[in-house]
Amino acid sequence: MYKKTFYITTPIYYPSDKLHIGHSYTTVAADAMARYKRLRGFDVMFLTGTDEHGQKIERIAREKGVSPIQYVDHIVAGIKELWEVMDISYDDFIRTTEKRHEEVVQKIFKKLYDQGDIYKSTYEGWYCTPCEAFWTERQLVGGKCPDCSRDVELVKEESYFFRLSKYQDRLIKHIEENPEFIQPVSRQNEMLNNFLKPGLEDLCVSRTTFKWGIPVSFDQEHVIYVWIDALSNYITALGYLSSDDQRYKKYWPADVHLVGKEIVRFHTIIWPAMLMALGEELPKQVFGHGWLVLDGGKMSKSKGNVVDPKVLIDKYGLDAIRYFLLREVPFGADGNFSNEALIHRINSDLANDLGNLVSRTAAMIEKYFGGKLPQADATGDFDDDLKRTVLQTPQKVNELMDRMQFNLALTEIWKTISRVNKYIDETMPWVLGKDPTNRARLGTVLYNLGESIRIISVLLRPFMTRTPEKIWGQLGIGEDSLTEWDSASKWGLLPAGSKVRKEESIFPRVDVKDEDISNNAQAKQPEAKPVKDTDAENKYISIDDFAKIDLCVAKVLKAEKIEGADKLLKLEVDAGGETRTVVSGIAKHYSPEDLIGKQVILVANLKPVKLKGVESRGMILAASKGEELTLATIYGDMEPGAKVK
RNA sequence: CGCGGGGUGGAGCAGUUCGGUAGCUCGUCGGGCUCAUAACCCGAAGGUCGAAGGUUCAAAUCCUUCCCCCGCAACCA
Repeated sequence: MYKKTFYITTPIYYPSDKLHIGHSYTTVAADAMARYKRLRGFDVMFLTGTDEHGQKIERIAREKGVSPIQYVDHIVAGIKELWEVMDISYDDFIRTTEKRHEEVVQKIFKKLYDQGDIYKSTYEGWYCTPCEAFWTERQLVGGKCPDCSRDVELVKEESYFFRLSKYQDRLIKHIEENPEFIQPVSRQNEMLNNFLKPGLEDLCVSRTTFKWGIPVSFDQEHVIYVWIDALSNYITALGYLSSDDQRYKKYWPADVHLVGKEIVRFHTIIWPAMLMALGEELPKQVFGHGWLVLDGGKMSKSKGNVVDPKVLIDKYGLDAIRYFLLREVPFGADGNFSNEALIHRINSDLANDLGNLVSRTAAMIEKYFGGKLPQADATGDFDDDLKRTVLQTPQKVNELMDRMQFNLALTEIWKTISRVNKYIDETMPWVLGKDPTNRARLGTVLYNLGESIRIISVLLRPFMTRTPEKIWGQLGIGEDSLTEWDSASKWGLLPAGSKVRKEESIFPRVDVKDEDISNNAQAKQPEAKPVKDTDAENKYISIDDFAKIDLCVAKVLKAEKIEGADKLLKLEVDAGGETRTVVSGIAKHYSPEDLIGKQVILVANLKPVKLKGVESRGMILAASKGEELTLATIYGDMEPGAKVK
C-alpha cells in the first residue's frame, strides 16, 4: 500500500561540547512531530546528526591532545546516548565525517564548480593569528579580535566562492509565492527585509587556514567550508548522487527542516540557493523556533548557564521534561526555562490533573468493582457532554499538530483532562457507591472515566513515550487496536471486564521544599575568563570600563520586608520616569518606613536576579565594614534618574 | 535613524490582522467534596493593557512621538 511520506530534520549539531537543553528542545519537537506523523499513517523519515568539521573542533582537539576524529567520536557517542535516554525516534543519524557524506559533498562542490556556480577569487578578511580565525569587518569588536581582543591583520586569501547573488531574485520570488516556506511568518519578513532585499553577496565556501574538513577534490589546498558541507547533509543522508538514491527519490523534498531561529537564515537563503544551483527541489518548509531563555538571557556555553538535560531527566523523569519542553513555550516564540516553572508544570498538570485522575479512577474501579471494568449501560446526566468533549479532542489535536503548535495541542488535551475531572465531581461516584440500587449507574460512570482516560493516553503518544504505556498497564489495555491514533476518535472500545489495577502514581508530586527552585540550580558558574592582559593593565580599569556601569539617583517610593528573609527588603524606587523593584540586603540596618522618600544610588544596568521569588532590577549602593552598614546617598537634592558618574 | 521580537491584574502568557463587555494558566482568598498524589470541583478579589498625544460615538487594538527590556549582525537549538 502506498503511504504518504514525511521527511523531517533537525539541524546537525556542532559537537564542540556536550549538548544542552536547547538542543533537546529542537530534537524533542522533531521527535514529537515524527511520532505524530507515524501515528497518522505516514512513512516518516526523521533525520538528525552532527556537523563535525571546522576550525573550532580542530583547535579543541589539539588542546586536548587528541585527533579531531577521536574528539568528535567521543562527543557524538554522548549525543547518541542522550537521544537514547530521551527516546528520540530518529531513523537516521548523519555525521559529516562519514564517507557517504564526504564523497557526495565533493561531488556537489565539483558539480557547482564545473557549471560555474563556484569560482575562485580572493577573500579579504581580518585575521587573528593566535586564534587562527578570520573575521569580517563587522564582527570585530573595537577593531580587535572578538574572541581574544588582540590585534588583527588584514589578510587576503585565495578562496572559492558560491554565486549566491545569482539566485537572489528567484529566492525572493519563491519566498513571496510560498508563504508556507518560512514559518513563523515573522521570520519571513526578517529574511526578506534584512538580507534578501538589501542584496546578497557571494559566499565564501572554502578555507585554507585549517585542514579539518572535506578537501576540495580538485584543489587539495582547500577544504570545503561549513555551508556546503553542513547544509547538504539533508540530502546526502538520503543517498543523493550516490549509487543508491532510492531514499532521496522517495523522501525529497523535505517536509520540514526544524531549526532554531538563529540559523533560519542559512536554511532559507543559502540552502535553497544551493538546491536551485543543483537543480533540485526546495524543502517545503523551514520552521524557525524560538529559544529557551534562562533568567531572561540567552543560554550559551560562553555564559556558562547551560542546562544539562540529563540532570533534569534523572531528577524529574523523561516524560515530564518532554512535556515541559513542548507545553511551556508557544512553538516559534522564545520562552523561559526555569526549574520553578518546570516544577509547577509537573505538579499541577502532570501530578494533579493527569496523574491524580488516573489514580482516583483506578482506585474506584478497584474499590467498587474489584478491579474489573464495569459495563456502561446506565447513561445519565453529563455523559453526553463528557463524550462530546473527549471525542472532539483528537480533531483539534490533529489540526494543531499539523501547524506544529505543540503547546496548543497539549492545552487541548489538558482541557479535556480537566473536563473528565469535573465529570467525577458532577456524578459523585462515591455517593452512588453507597446505594446498591445505583450500581449500574456507578459502573457506567467508571466505564466512561476509563474510556476517557484511554483516549487521552492515545493522544499523548506523540509527546510522551513512557506514560501512555503506564496508563495502559493500569487500565488493562494490551491490544493495539485500543491504542492506535484513530482509536482516539471512537468511543466505547475499551472492553468491559478489563482488569484495572491501581499502581504507583504515574507522576509523583515534586516536593518544592526539597528542591532548589532557583534558576541557577542547574547552571554552572561561568568559568573565569583567562587573564589575557598583563598585570599592569589589570590593575586599572579604563574610563570605558567604568562607563559600563549605569549609576543613577533613585527615590524610594515603597519599602517592605520580604517574607522568609531576615536581611532583605523589597524596594520600589523611582529611577526617573521608571519604577523599579529592587531587593536589598539592608533589613538589619534600616526599617522600611525609614527609607521612604530617601534618595539612593542605583546600579541601573545590573542584571536582574530573583531573590526569594522577587525579581530585583538593580542594586542600591551602601558602604559597609564588618557589621556596620550605611546607605550611599547624594549630597543635596537631585531629580530621580540623574546620572551618577 | 542597522534589523527583529517584546512591554496586558502578584508571576507567565493570549487577545492587536478586520476597533465595540480585557481572557487563560499559576498564585492568593472563600466555599464544596472526600474517590484520589493535602489532589479534584465551584466562586471571589486583583489590571489607568510601557508613557504621552491624536483619529473615532467607541482604542489593548489604528496613527504620531517617546521610554524600557531582549535578541541578531555570516555556523551557540
